[in-house]
Amino acid sequence: MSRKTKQERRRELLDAARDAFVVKGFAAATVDDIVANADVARGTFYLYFSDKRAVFEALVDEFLARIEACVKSIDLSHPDPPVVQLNANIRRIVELALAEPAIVKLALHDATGLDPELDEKLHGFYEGLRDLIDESLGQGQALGMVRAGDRRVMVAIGLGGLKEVLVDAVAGHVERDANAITEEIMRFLAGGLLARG
Amino acid sequence: MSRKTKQERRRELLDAARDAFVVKGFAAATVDDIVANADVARGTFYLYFSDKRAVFEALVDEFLARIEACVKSIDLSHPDPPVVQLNANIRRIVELALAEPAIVKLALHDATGLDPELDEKLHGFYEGLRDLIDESLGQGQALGMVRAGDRRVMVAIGLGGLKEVLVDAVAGHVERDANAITEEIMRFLAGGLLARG
Amino acid sequence: MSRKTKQERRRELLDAARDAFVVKGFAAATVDDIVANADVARGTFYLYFSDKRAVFEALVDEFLARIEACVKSIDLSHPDPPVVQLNANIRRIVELALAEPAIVKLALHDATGLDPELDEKLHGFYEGLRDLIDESLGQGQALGMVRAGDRRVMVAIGLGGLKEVLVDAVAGHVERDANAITEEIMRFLAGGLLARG
Amino acid sequence: MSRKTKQERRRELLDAARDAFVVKGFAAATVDDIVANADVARGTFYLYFSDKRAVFEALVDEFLARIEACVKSIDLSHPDPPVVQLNANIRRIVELALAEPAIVKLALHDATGLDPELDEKLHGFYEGLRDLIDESLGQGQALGMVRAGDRRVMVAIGLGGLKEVLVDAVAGHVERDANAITEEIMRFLAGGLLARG
DNA sequence: CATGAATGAGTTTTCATTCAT
DNA sequence: TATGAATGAAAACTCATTCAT
Repeated sequence: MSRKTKQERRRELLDAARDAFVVKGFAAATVDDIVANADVARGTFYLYFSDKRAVFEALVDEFLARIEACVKSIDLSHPDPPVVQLNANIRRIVELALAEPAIVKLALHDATGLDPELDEKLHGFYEGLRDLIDESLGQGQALGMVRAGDRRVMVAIGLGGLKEVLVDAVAGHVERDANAITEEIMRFLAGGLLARG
Repeated sequence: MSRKTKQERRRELLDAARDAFVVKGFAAATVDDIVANADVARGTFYLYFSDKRAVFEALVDEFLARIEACVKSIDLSHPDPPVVQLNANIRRIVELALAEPAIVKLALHDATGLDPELDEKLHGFYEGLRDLIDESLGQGQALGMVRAGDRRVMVAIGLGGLKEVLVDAVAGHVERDANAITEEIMRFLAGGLLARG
Repeated sequence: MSRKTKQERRRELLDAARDAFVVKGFAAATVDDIVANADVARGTFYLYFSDKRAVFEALVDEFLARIEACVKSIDLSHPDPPVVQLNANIRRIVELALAEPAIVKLALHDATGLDPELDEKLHGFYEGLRDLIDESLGQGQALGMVRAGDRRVMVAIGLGGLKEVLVDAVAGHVERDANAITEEIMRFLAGGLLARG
Repeated sequence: MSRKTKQERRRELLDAARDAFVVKGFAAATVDDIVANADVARGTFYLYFSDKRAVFEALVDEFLARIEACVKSIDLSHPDPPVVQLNANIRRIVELALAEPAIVKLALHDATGLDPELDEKLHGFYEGLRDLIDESLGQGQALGMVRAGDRRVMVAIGLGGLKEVLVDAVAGHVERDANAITEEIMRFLAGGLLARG
């Protein structure tokens, strides 16, 4: 029977760490929790990660990469109209969140105030996301597809709204159907909450 | 020179704790940091709070109470029309957030996953807020003032958007003018992001 | 309404301390427990006793004095025969123990290993008691009233037996009638446990 | 050179704790004292015992088990007559006590009032012992080998006397020869202290 | 005399990390 | 590679004692 490869062990440890962090949060989860989940000895952990922060960072990196993969720049020369492309972006993010609930809780909730380096990383990610959306909104405004307004505030509301919906969906506070959620988000973006007078 | 009253001392410790938490985050801040900020001995802390969690909880309690005080139920028999009342609610919250940037960061950002009891408290607070807004939306829908849609999702987007704007405002990512922010939020609620086709 | 005298306050503190020590033992009882029992402020305690050890010492002193008062040297010229005098000594001790159960637990059980000074005191008391009994036994042996044997062992057995009976009586493990207990002790001293062959 | 086994390390810590307790008493001895005696790091202690109370309890458990092993029920069908069997029981206990002076001091002297659980354990042990002796005395009375009397008091005196002799022997107050001590105890049981009139 | 807030030394306890096997 | 016993720095927490009022 063949030994596990390095990659498999690393994967197991990542998953074990993810579970531990989701249950107890980064600060309260111990390396002991992680190795217990992974069913390996304490020392083994340090063969794969330099320290506790490193696993967390690896997990966040992984998640950010997967989110980034969901977001495709709106391309005006694309056969689909921009609204459809936006819709597809949002649906991919919602689907990812519903498929990996643990990691949503982790990266969107728990990841701040741990240590400066990590905060930096998450902050950078959000900043990148904000810039991306900001830019798109600017493009949209130029084309008359997005209404006028303070774009940073518009971005914040949009991003915050999306985050909250995902967290709530994962927590079961709102329904867990990707299409329905995406639809509702689109309606919000298209028309706000209030009825047209 | 008169000794400080218990209330004053408690206030000092609360402020000292808030500063420590803001600088280092809840997990990394130590009771030592707090008492150093407050310029009292280690033991003094424990005369006022049972442990680190307790001060944090007190800070969050205080803040949540102040937010609650900002929100007044929409009253249809009020001389001001509902939209104006909504606007006033939002402005009060935005003003509070801008006045207490440190606590916003703490309560809206750091406060999850620390310990079950605190999570419960925050959860209860948000649940209450969600119910209140949900109900108001229902009323609005019945009166034709709010468009149709899945109210839980609508609430989540609205609440999340608001939270993010506040945190971003506090962090300096968006402009820090209460009126401007309120206006922008109202525009989002009234018409979403996209231009009318 | 007249203030309490120093003596009254001191008495209250002694009683409060006795209760605290009986409930929690010397080490676990805090000065807080004592002043709470006495219903005075923390600082007041130190107006009457130099420290925690001092109250305990005062309590033990008091108790030892009362025990010593129970024990009267056997006097051959006394109208009562020696056995009757012994009986009276024992009954007085048993009565004291039943009247002051708390203090039995304290001085006979809890008082060792606290600090060298206290150990010294108790040790000295026991040594004195042992010497007293040893001497009496020697006298008795010389007069043919006490059988031959290693007096130190005889003393130890007698003293240990008495202590245990008192502790058990106080704890309710044996009956709590002073006369019956005294009788039974006398029978033990007079004839051991085994029936005459 | 091979690492120590868990059992060896545990043994070292038990011995180190015993020494610390004997020197300073349970209350005054610190975990630091224990690990210093054992020459291990502070944390190591907690790999083997949950806290100071736990080591003490383990020490007491061990000793109680060994005492229990000394006591064999009197068997009337045994070739040795009951008195000889009793004598053997007592000698075994005395020998154990002389062999383990440190633990005698701990278990018979220091062990009460530390914490409820331990008190319970000791209480249970003594209760068991008391019941055993009580029963044997009852048997003896039925057979006319033990004189009449309140058995609970008889047990208390006998047990207390034995305890005190052991503690005194260990402390050097009485001679330390197992046979001589056993003899003297037997004489006490057989005939009390007073000479036959 | 009495108060009780404040002190800070002394302990306990945890846990990330190392390293001999 | 893997193990898990050992480490010890870092925190948390307690409580006898002091002292300004």
